[in-house]
Amino acid sequence: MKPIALAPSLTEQAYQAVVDEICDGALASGSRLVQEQLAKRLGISRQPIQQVMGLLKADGLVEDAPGRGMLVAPLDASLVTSRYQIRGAMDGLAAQLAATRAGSLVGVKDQIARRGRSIVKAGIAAIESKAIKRMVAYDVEFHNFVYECSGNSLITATCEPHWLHLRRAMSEVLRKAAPPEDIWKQHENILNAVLEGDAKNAKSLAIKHVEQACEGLTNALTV
Amino acid sequence: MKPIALAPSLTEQAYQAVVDEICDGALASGSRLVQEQLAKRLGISRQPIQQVMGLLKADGLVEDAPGRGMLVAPLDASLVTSRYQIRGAMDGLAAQLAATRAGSLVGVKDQIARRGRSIVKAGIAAIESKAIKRMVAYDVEFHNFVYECSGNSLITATCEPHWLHLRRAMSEVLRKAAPPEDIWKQHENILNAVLEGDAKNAKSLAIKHVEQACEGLTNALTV
DNA sequence: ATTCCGAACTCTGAATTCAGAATTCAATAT
DNA sequence: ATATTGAATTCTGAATTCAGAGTTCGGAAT
Repeated sequence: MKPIALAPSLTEQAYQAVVDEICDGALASGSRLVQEQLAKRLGISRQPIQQVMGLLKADGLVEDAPGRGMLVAPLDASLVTSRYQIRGAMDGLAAQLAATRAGSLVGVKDQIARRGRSIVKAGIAAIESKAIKRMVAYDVEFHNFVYECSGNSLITATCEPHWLHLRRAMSEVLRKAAPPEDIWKQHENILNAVLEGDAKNAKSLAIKHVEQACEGLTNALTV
Repeated sequence: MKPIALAPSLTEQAYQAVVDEICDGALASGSRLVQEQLAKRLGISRQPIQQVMGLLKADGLVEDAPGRGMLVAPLDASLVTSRYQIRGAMDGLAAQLAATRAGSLVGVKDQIARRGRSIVKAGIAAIESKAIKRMVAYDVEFHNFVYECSGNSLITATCEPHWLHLRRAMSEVLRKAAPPEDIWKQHENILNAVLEGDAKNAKSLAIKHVEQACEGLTNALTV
C-alpha cells in the first residue's frame, strides 16, 4: 500500500544533468568546470554542486585542476580498452546467468522475450533515425536489460561507471562514422541464445560482441 | 622532478575512517549514523561528513532512514553471492591477463615473483597471528596485487566496492570460525600459474578460488 | 627581451546558518 | 486500554559565509 515516490535531491538531479552533458559530448574533454558557474547555470547553490563533483571524481569523469577548478577528463583510448575488457567479463557472466535462468524458469522466459524483442526493434529503428543519442541509449538499454535478466542485481551497478565512459566514446565516434551494420543482429543472437537457455553460447556470443565493439571503437578513436 | 604528495581532504580522511569502521565491524549492521555525531567524533564540521555520506550511499554501505539519519546497511547473504559472482569474473580476467603479461615481459616477471611471494609469506604469518584485521587485509592485498599485475588499471577500482562489502562479511565470519586451511596455498598456486605464464590455468584457478571462498563464506553466514 | 617577484584574483574545501521533513511522545478522546 | 492528534525534537539538504591555496598578470631587475 506504499509504492511511494521519493523526490530526487538537487544533488541527484544535478549529477544526472552534468553526467549527461559529459557523456553526450555537450561538454568536451578538457572543458573547465567551475562550481559557481555550474551552480548559477542550474539555478542552485554551490553546495549540491560540490557534492556532485565528488561523485564525478569517483566516476573518473573529471579531474582536479588545482586552482583552476575541475576539468572534464580526456577520454583515453587505452582506458577504453580496459573498460571493454571488464565489460567482456561482465557481459559474459550476465549472458551466461541469464540463459541459465531463462532455461530453468519458464515464467520469466516469455517476459524476457517480449521486452528483449521490443528493445531490439527500437534499437534498429534508432539506427535508421540517425539520432546518435538514441542509438547509444538503446545499446546501453539492451545490455542493461541482459544484466537485469541475469538475476545478479549488482552487475548493472558494477558496469555503470564504465558505461558512462563508453557512452562518451561511442557518441564521439558516431559523430564521424556510422555504427557497424550487424550490431543489432548480434544483440538478437545473444537474446536468442539466452532464450534457448544455452548458457555456453550466450556467454561466448556476448564476449565476442564486446570484443568486436572494442575493436571497432578503438580503431575509430585512434585514427 | 615533482613526485608531489597532495594532502588528503577532510572528506577523504573521514571517508576512510568510516569505511574502515564499517568494514572491520566496529559499526554493526543497522547502526545509526547521525551526521552531527560523526562530525563531533571526528572533530570536523558536518559539511565533509555529508559528502562522505553521499559516497557511502553510492557504495551501498549505508541506507537512508528518513528522519532518523542513515543506517549501516545490513549485509545480505544473497548480495554476497552476487558479489562473488562478479569477483569470479574479474579475478578470472585479472589472473588471465597477468599470466599473459608475465609470460611475455620477462622484466616484470621477477618483480611479480618478489612481491607476490612476500605477500604470501605475510598472509600466512597473519593467519598464524590470529589477528582478523591482518588476515583480511592480506587477502585483499593479494587479490589487488593480481589486479595490478593484470595491466588493466581499472579492475582494482571496479572491484573495490565489492571488496568493501566482502571485507565486512569476512570479518564477521572470522570472528566465529577460522579461515580455510589452504587459502594461502590456493593463492600461491594462482601466483605460480601467473609466473609460468599459463593464462588458462591461472584463470581457472582464480575462478575456483573465488567459488570456494564464496561457498565457505555463505555457509558460515547463513548458519 | 627575458626572468623574477608580488599583488589581485579565482576557485575550492570547510564551517556555519537556515528551512523543511520525519520522528517521537505526551495529552486527549474513544 | 487504545487510537489520534499536534507540538517539540531530531536530522538532513541546501544556502551562505569564511579562509586558504593556486593562478595570473604586470612591473622591476638583469
